[in-house]
Amino acid sequence: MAFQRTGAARAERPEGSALPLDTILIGDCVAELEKLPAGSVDMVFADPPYNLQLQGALHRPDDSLVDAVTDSWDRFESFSAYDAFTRAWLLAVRRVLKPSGTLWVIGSYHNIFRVGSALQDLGYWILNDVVWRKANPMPNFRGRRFTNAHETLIWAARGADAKGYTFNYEALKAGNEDLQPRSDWLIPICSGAERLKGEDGRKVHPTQKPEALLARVLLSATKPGDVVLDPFFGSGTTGAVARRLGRHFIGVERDRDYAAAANARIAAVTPEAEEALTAAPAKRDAARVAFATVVERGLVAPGARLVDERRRYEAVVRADGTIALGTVIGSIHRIGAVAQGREACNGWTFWHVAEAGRLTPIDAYREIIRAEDRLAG
Amino acid sequence: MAFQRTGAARAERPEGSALPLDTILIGDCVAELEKLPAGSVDMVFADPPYNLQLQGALHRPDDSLVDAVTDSWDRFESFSAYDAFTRAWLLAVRRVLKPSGTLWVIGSYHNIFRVGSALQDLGYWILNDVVWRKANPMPNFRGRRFTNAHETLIWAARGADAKGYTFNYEALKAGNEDLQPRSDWLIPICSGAERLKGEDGRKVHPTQKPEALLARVLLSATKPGDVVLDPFFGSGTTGAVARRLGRHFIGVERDRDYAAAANARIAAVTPEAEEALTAAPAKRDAARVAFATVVERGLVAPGARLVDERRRYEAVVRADGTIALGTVIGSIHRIGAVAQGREACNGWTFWHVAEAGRLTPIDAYREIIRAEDRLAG
DNA sequence: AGCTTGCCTGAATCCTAAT
DNA sequence: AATTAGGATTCAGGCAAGC
Repeated sequence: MAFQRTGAARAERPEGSALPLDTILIGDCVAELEKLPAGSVDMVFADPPYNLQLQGALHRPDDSLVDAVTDSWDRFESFSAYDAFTRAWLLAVRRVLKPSGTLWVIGSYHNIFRVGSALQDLGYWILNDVVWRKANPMPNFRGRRFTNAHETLIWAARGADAKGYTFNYEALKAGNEDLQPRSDWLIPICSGAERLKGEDGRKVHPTQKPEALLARVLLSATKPGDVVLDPFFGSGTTGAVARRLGRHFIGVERDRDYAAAANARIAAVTPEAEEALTAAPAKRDAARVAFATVVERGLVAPGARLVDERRRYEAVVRADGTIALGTVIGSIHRIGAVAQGREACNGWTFWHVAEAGRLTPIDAYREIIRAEDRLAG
Repeated sequence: MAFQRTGAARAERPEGSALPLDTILIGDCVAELEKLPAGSVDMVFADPPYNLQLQGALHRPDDSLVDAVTDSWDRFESFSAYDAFTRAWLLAVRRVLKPSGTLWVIGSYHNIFRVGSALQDLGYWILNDVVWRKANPMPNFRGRRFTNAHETLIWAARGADAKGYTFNYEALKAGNEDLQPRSDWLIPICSGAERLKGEDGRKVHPTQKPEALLARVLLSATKPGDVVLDPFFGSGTTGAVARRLGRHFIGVERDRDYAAAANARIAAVTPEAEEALTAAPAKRDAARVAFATVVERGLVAPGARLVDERRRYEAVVRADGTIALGTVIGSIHRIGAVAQGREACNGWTFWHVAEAGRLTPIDAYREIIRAEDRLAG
């Protein structure tokens, strides 16, 4: 068994275990997993290829080229080839999981429906799907779709009858301002100093995941000393976070360059002090409210008249949250600017609803929306 | 064809159409859809049922370690029935969709992975998956999982080569603080006065969707007067919102009680005023203007000098509407690209006329031509 | 030092009418 | 049907350079 070993994590190695703890196994994940003992792993985190099926090149509006994921490991002949690949690794993972073990998989709409169906077919029991909302996603440059601002994780037990899986509910709740942890997580993408760069200054791996995401997963569904297996180890985020949080890891990676980078990265990690291993508080939402939401929720009706404080200008509210000044249509800010012949305008304070002889700034309705949404932050 | 008709929506019924507009068809959706003409519907919104057999499996006493093969085979049978049902309605829907039509489906982790896989298998092309984040979800009482705080929608075109689908990008952006719309939507669940109650005070339908959700869908992906089909009409949220927003609906529902409640609900809806609904003009829909026309009509004279904003490049206007950069001759776009060494360039915004010390983008002259042509009808 | 400005980049299934 | 060419299109954040 070819492997590279990283410095041992702090927690004790289980007595008599045949597991190659805190090690990256070089090779195909199905073949490597078959060498491991059955029922030996507490949790699996898997970030499989997404099968993006990209066609041509994509340019930003400034004509720069988007550095897309075109690596050979992400190319599959067909959906059925991808499905066969998926079933194979899901089966291998299910064998090495303890009866109480759980699986986490991450994916996008390109592959996650295939993965979810396959794991249901194989007898896994879904506990949750979790949405990773990206605070700073790549925009949609052509304006032809919604900005793809999230990825999906599936959390599943080995079977419908699985009992005793780990879920650190109390710690998560305490770390979330005493609110129950929700299935939607707001976390920034991996960038800046956290992003591994080669000597040439280019990213080591095209799809490195943020450590905050793995930390949330491990703190939610494992205990200190648990063994976490990652069959698509890549740049080793799972290993780095596991070591930091006092969990053991086992990685499997086909690419020796990725594995080498991951080993160096993990060796540089300083494990947290024992008492610090509690759930990190959830990041709060920026309380940005769109005027379309105010209309959508019925606080201001389509067709309503908006006026400025001195009633010099009048605009009509439209169903989609734009407003019209004569024939000119745009956002509350843009139309406020147009009305005054200015470059910019804060539409929230400029526009008012006139009712019962009183002017109500639309900003008041924004506050109501914020109150409604506060719990969801 | 058995149906119940609601008061006609405001928009005109297309001439010679065989479609039962603004009507609820009573019956099985596959059978009813097969009676409709192919390629006739602009959008489909589907809220299919979950697999109840699955939930039966959940409650089955199953404490002992069951033979894994038998267990998964049994589960496969129930998934298989759900998959067959899903393929049937997805196929029927695909037939009635226009080539440029799109499908929206909503579901939770119980069924959405099956639906997503099936629609990919049938040739649909996913445009986005969208997360409906619930501002006020049902709490998780036992504290054994994350609070299930979202549902997933899939937005798909009829095929990978489908063109011309409706996406009201400019309006959505203007209604969203001038930021492009994202794939995660925060909307409260349906409750309070909006929730339909029977005479006994109990809710009419167990999974009534909020009107705000449907409004977001219809405003994103349809135009006024479009035909929206809902094969699982239920309490009729799709119809109520379609009527309010000046879209036509066709509903299919097996349960006569649901259909009756939906009809009453829709009849009580007041359509929005026309002016609040008209499609906001998008730049990409504006009439094309040739630069030759600008020269022809004397707005820019042959021989005039064009420069970029920073006056790094200078080109000469020719009588035929081409421009010359040194010895290179071509369109305003081609020459703008050549000047910067880029693949592409929008010549309308890149090139300017310098006069009286001020730079005027030639786009301004295009606007004048458009205004002239509008007056001429 | 501290602030402003500009540049770069991120799992992307990202155009369409006219010829 | 396939090709050509017009011309429309981006947000947050990290970091370096400039002032």
